[in-house]
Amino acid sequence: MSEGRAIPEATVARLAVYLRALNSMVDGGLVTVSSDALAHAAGVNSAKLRKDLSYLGSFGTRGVGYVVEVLREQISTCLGVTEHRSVVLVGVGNLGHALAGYGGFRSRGFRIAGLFDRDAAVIGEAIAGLPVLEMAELDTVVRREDVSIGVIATPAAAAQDVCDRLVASGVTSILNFAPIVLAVPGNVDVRKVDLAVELQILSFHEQRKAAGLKAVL
Amino acid sequence: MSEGRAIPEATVARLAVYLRALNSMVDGGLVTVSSDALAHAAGVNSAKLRKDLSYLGSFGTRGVGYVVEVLREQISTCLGVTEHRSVVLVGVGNLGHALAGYGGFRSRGFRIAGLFDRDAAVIGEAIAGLPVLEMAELDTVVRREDVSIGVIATPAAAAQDVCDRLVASGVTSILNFAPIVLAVPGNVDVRKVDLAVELQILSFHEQRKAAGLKAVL
DNA sequence: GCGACTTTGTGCCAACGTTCACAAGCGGCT
DNA sequence: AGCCGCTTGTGAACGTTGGCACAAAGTCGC
Repeated sequence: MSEGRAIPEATVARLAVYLRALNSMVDGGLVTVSSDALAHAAGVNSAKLRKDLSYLGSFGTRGVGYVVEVLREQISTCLGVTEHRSVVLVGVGNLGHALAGYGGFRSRGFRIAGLFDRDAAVIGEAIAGLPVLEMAELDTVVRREDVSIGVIATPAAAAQDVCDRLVASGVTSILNFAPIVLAVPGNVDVRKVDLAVELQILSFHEQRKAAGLKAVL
Repeated sequence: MSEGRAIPEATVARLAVYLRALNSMVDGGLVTVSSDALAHAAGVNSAKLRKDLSYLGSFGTRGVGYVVEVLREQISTCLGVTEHRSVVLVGVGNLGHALAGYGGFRSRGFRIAGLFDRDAAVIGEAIAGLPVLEMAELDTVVRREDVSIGVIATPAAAAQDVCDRLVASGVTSILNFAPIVLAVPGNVDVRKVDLAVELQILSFHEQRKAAGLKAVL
């Protein structure tokens, strides 16, 4: 039951949510927590939570629950965010600007090692205390700061090119906000966030609700 | 095989991606497309794509493929984005500002019916041509413009309160960017986007890659 | 009109994820 | 010490999702 067991993808996504809840419990001074309480805070079923945690090992005490601090440590280790991990952000338009200023990254284990943009007009400008660098420096920064994660917040047209540069510099994980499907080598992980897609999914459910109303008549 | 068949959640998420690809094909002047080509553009398996489309009906022509325009129309109808759907956005801080200025919403079937914030300092300010309104006007706008979707881009502390107000005004779908789990009635859909969670998932995979390297030694 | 070729639509099965239900284990109370 | 109540950890059933492989159905060339 040690780290040898493979952890399902769905579980990993939830571990991050548990960690968030645990952090606010530490702030609140809570010492122990039951699976039921934590599950409620994370918005999941308690059985699912226990099964998720069981992939990491057995840290709970039957009859009592989990020690918040211990659990937080375990999940942080599993996710690899015990020390700050460095990321680079490419594209400081509307969205990139917001991301650069988002405090949640630092507080949850990430450090922005560099901001980059292609547009000469914004290079040198400081955002949240960080200067925007030109693309030519990307490679240097990635290697010097040992960056493994890149965030793409450019328009769709530039995204694949930026992606290729990131990969060439040694980045092996990419978070993509541009609305296109990126082509990457097999060893590189990509996660995408498409805001319009999220809205369209909600729209679909609205559509269903409306149809359901008619069916009831 | 008509609209009576229930469409899996996973399929709905991909339909939005197909729609995006189809839109750029229309722009490119493409008339027909095979499942293989569209699947490639959307980054999925062609069998999966065909199965997804089969939930909507049989619009393809064997030996030829799909008529781009027809398919686009069908998916749009299914997702309920044939006409522009109205949304309200609450919270015009860093992220809300970026979202308000994001052109992808309008181009993919959404119209921002109103921007709202609690902070008196930003009320009245115009963002992307829209004025920021005070929270007291939320209810009026939602009802007048028949808004069914709300976007929450406030800090975590304010999110639940904003959510309650949205629900009270009649919003039945919420896209939540605040890092907390929202409590809502059963008839309300919530989708959450947590940027730090996305990074933590990538971090986990980086962790695994690093561990894998050691194991190879 | 007919045959060869192409591509769709789908039945089937394997893999994955979720939920239930309960035995095992621990703390506290008497 | 022994019992009781509480909570974990997990085996087993169930539902969902993914992917192969192939029959059905159409086009194109002759």
